[in-house]
Amino acid sequence: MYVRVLTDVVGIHKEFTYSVPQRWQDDPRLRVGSIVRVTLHGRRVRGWITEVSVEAPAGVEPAPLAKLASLGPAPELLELSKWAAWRWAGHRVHFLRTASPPRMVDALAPREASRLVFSGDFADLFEGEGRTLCSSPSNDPLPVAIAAAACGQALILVPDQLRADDLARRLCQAGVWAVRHPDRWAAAAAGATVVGTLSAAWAPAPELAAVLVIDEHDEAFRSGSAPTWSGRDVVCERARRAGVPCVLVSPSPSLEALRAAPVLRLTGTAQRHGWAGVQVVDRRTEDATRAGLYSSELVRVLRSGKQVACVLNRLGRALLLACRLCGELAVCSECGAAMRQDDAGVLVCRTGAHSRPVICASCGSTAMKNLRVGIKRVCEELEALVKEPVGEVTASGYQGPATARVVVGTEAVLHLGRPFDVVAFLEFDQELLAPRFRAREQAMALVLRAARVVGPRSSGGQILIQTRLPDDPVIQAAYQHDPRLLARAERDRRKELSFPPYGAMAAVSGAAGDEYMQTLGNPAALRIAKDSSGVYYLRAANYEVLCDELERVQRPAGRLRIDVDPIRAI
DNA sequence: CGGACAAGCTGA
DNA sequence: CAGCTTGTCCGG
Repeated sequence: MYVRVLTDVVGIHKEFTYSVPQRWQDDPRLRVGSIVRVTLHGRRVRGWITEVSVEAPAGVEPAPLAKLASLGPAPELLELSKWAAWRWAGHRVHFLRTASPPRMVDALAPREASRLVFSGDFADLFEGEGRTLCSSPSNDPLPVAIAAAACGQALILVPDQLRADDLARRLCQAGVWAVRHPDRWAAAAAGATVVGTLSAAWAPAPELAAVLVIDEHDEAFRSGSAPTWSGRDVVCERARRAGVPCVLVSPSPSLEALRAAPVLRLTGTAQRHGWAGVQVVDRRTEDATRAGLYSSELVRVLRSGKQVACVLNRLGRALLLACRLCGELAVCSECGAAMRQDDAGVLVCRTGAHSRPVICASCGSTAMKNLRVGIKRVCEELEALVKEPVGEVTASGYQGPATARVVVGTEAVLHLGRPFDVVAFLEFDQELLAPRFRAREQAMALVLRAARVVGPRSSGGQILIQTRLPDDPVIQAAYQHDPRLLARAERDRRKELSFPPYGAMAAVSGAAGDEYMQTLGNPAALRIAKDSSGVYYLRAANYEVLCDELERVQRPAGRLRIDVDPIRAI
């Protein structure tokens, strides 16, 4: 007997035929998806069986399988990996690794009965193809997760490990046979409900009955390294193929989610209830301009005795300039990105494409001041203001007393895992003006994280946002607790510019990028642009067109990164 | 991807 | 021309 094997070697797309030694011919692990070890070119490599009982190839006798190692991803996941390889222009091996158990699995785990008593809450979400639920920031995902598990085997994705552990534990307490992915692979393969982060999109689920993504807007669902797949998009496709409902939940659903399914909203009261109080400080006012980073509202909060986290993101090295007279930010009139002064003294926008002399667009003044201040200095200044030690969070970690009442840092302060009463964004405009088409969505995600950290307004949760752009849709949506304000503005802009989800985009970079683009040529269906750092941006009407074009091109040797639906795009 | 082998470069 | 580097090919 012979089997076809895909080797776990990036760069080999070909499958090979191996013979099955007599002792494994009746082994229950001998099936499509199982993990084997084979000899290839004199070395032992891992691989997946893609086909069993195939004909012997003409001529040479194939080598025998070296080992029948473990159960592996089911045939439908092998198929899904082919789709994902097309969709994110990567090798299917990357996906099959994620779909494989972390340790060898000889047999399925024993079944456990569900003791769930289901009250029926949220059952309507899981009708038909599912719904997109617009929730609120500190909404408990448990009731929706229970509704998912009431359908049968559910696949539940959450953005981080902590919440996955917590949700899995509470589902078990509610009587659901729920397991964390990937540590309980064999239980998932036996039909248990799965809770996990993005990699759980590839968990085994032979009896899949419902798919649920909590906080679907979160960037944690995107893989950082190429292929830059999205766990949310993978489970959406998986649900579609399996014909089961897919429910996406978020306090501020992405445009992708709003398009994916009919939208259901909590009642106005229930939705607003989960939000923190949002206070907007307009830094263009004369008072705030003089006070700089420390408006009187901020100082009041700092001295109130509450636990305060101050967020000061300095994205990249770009400076932010404001008019000395009226406080208006130097913003590019062409692309809306922040501008800085170049060596010649001219204002240049962050994309590098546009420039203008140093003149305030609002009052005509030629005096600008630099708004960039380092975290270290802010920490010292805050200590002077509150007259007590202030904790400092940077990429290198936490410094200062562990119990410091006031903490300052980059957005990492929102991941400390410690509660605060107030989150203050000292300088929110850098988020809004980042030269990326998803800047607003990312800024909103920060506000939502802050809202989770401080909890609902009813229990004292408060967010303070210092900005020179108080009318921005992100600020307005947060202030009014109405994500539709942001969605509407973004939808119009993205439609107009054919940005995702109203178009498809990919970024090509790396040393071999030029060669790749030469092979790709200039097809009519693609719009191609190159930015100042040499990254190519390809755009098409949809992913069918874009990914078909990318699939057509043979990858050249050398370093090449293809980022489909890039987050850091212009 | 990574080993094998071939072709190209350098120095005595 | 040995000894080493760099490039190309191909895998059962």
